[in-house]
Amino acid sequence: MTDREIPKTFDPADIESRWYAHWEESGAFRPDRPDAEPFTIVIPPPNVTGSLHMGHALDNTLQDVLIRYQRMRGRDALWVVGTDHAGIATQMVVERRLAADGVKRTDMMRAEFETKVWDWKEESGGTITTQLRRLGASCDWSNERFTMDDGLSKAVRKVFVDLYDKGLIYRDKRLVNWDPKFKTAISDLEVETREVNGRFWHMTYPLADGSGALSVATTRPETMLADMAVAVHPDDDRYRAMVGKMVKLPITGREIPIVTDEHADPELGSGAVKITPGHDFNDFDVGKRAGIVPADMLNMFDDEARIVQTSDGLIPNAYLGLSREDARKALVAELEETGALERVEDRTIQAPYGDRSGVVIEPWLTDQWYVDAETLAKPAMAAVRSGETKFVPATWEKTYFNWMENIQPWCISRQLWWGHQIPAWYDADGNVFVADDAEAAQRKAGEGAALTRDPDVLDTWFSSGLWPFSTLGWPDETAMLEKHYPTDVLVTGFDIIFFWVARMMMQGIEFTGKAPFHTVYCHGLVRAADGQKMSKSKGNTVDPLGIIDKYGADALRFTMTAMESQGRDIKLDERRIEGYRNFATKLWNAARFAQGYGIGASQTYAPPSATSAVNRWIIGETIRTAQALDGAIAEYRFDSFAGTAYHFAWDRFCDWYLELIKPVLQGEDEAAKEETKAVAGWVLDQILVMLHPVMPFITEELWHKMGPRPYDLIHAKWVAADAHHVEEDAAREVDWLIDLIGAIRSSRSELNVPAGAKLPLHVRDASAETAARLGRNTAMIERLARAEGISTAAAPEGGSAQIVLGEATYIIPLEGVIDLAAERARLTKNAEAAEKEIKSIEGRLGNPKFREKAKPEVVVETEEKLVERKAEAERLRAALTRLG
RNA sequence: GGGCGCGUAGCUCAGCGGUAGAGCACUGCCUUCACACGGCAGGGGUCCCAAGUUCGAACCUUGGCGCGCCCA
Repeated sequence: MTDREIPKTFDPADIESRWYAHWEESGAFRPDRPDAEPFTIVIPPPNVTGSLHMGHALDNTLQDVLIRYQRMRGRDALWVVGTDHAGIATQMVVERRLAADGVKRTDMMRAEFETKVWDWKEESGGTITTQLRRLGASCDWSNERFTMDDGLSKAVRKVFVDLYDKGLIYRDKRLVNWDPKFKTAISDLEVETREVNGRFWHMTYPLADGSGALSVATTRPETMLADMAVAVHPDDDRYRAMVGKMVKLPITGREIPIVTDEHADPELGSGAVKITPGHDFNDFDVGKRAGIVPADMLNMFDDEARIVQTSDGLIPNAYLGLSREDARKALVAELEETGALERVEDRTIQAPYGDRSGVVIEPWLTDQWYVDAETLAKPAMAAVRSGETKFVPATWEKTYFNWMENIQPWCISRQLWWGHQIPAWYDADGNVFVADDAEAAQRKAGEGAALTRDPDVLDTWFSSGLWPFSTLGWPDETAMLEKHYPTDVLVTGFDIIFFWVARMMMQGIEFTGKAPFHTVYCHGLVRAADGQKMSKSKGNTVDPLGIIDKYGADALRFTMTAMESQGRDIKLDERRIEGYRNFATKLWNAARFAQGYGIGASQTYAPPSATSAVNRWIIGETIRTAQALDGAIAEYRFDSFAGTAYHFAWDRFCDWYLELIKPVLQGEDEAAKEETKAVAGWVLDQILVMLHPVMPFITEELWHKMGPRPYDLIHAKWVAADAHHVEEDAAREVDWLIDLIGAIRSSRSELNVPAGAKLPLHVRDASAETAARLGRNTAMIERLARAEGISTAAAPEGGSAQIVLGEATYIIPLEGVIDLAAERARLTKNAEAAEKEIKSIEGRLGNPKFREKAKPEVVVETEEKLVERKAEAERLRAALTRLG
């Protein structure tokens, strides 16, 4: 076997590894095109701890389709790639590894721990980037970035310092979402609210002056240890006399005021509500309205949510050190004993959980760094309103606006060791100096001031929000930045519009003056075949690498592309992947067939000249297909892109064109043969080009198998969609040919004519044009319709199958073989179908309002259709009469 | 409670004003010289329900019913 001969079986694994290595080594992903128009995508950076899952497979396939398409169209296509340092996730992974050796993070110095993380990153941080290569992603690996590398860290420091100087970053004492497992603050977005079965405890709070008592209810009784007030609604008459009096809390004996506040819901419980400003977001606001400043708010938890003494020292020692759960038990028991517990009811409650830790989040009063998101959100919203950035599908704009309009200050400090340490230093008096580095901070603080750096790090999303420009070199004014920013499209899941897209918009506009991309394409989630969300805990995840091993990366990519219909979730059924693997095999075999007849690499970019209808038709179909593909990409209709290419390659090219040219290839007419081989070679090349963005491996392999090439397919020119080559007369002739063959095949099949039987074909009432067409296409009709001789002479007497098509009737004598009843039934069925339609069309045309108001061309079309259908019905009835 | 979205063939989904399509599954025939991971032919749908707009509605409007997601 020569090295160009296509093997009988298609083995994706061999091809994939070979071509990916070749592309990467030859720099094919980033050809030097200094003068070309840029096309730029930044990858949503996967977590450095991660491994490839189906969501990545979808997201990156779509990006690669766009990048490869634009690269073939001659653009200077750049796909910026890299990973995200994933603060909490990475710290967890490394801590777990250390724990296996019996070492705790807190046993070592911070710098030492950071070294361990970097070591881990060197060792296993590349997992996902290796896996992206297996998918075929044509990223620019030569410029691979990491959110913690020097350049990106520099960008982070600059952004922090600048925002601080502009007053858009500030330090504040307020309640945060505290994760007691990881012992860090987290942002609102990292909290998920879950419905859980809880309880509602009703307790009696006596008045301090002994004049009575009131009842309060709570889902978290243990927080009464830090209660600072009881609130009632200002309009609630029941409590009017009590407002301003003091309550003496059970257990602590703390005396707290009864205040009025709109927050108290008269309908809920007794209408009186306990206020714990240090441990509840609503109560924090009520407390502030009641005049309690945050610094005075009582705190009863340590960083692990264990009970600590409040500043007034009133919590009994027995409670100190207890967990939230144990404290609740002990407290409820004590209340019950003293008779202060009235009743307990079951209730579904909404409880906050950390999305990574899975533990209940504690609202906790701490000093943290905040971004003034409200200010940054304004231009970010304006950019979408003005159309500078548009969402596809557009419906996500509503989600974006909805969130942006109600945006809260963004807590960006995290009590972790892994991440960008906040560039802020404090002097002995607690004054803060924000600067790019220690020296600059010292200059600000003045000589001699003893400075300590803030130990906290920044939220990972703070640095990934800079990704579209920090990866291109910002804050330096690099050529890359100049040419490739703003980027073109961001392709991502709708689930991180808030986390990431919104933040890139805010930071991008603030620091570059321009929105980071003109289009945000949001896709859905990849779900299991039954529609369930894939999750490790359910055990229903599908590993993309396993799929690639089994069916090939091209099949997986094709599936992802074909199923992506603008944001709808994808229910992934493995049979679908199998189907597209079959498509790859089909393409492989079509190329083998072509090669077997001496069809090879096309010599021209433009379509070869052609005289036969079939050749001119397939050229036109190719152009039409390319136009449809261009349209699909322009509208981000990935499903339509894949479907169009699939149907062209399989239905048009394999099932019709290759079958129609077999008689020519096997025939004697050398000129016709040469023309056909040239056209077939050209069309096959265009198919490889058109499929390359979706199926890069098999197409590149076949591209080279078909003959010597001046360049790899990855750099081939996209099909020139020049409408000049679409020839209507050839299209009409071949459409007629296909209809005729189809009609003959149908009747043969319905009449149970043995598949192999070759039967003569008689034609009556043929027009001159039909006769000419029959003459030109005899060999094809004979082969594909299993005919033997086509004659305009009258058919012999006796039973026959009759096919009505256009003005002519085609007769296949089946004397002695035909089942007359079956043929009568067939013709009757067809006649009735036509008559039913005639009736419906006549109904419409008979309505004067239709003629009056419908578009004229619709009326004309309808009239033409009526004429056709009537003629068809007449001929079918005539055929029935002849049958007797 | 606020917002978004979805109900079309057995399954998964396109279509979103001119009278219903695809893939898979299903049925029959074919070991036809590229391919059985194939070829040919075929069956299958009150387009969730109701009312309205329109010459005409799966498509637009309103209201139901069912399901999902996001934010409180």
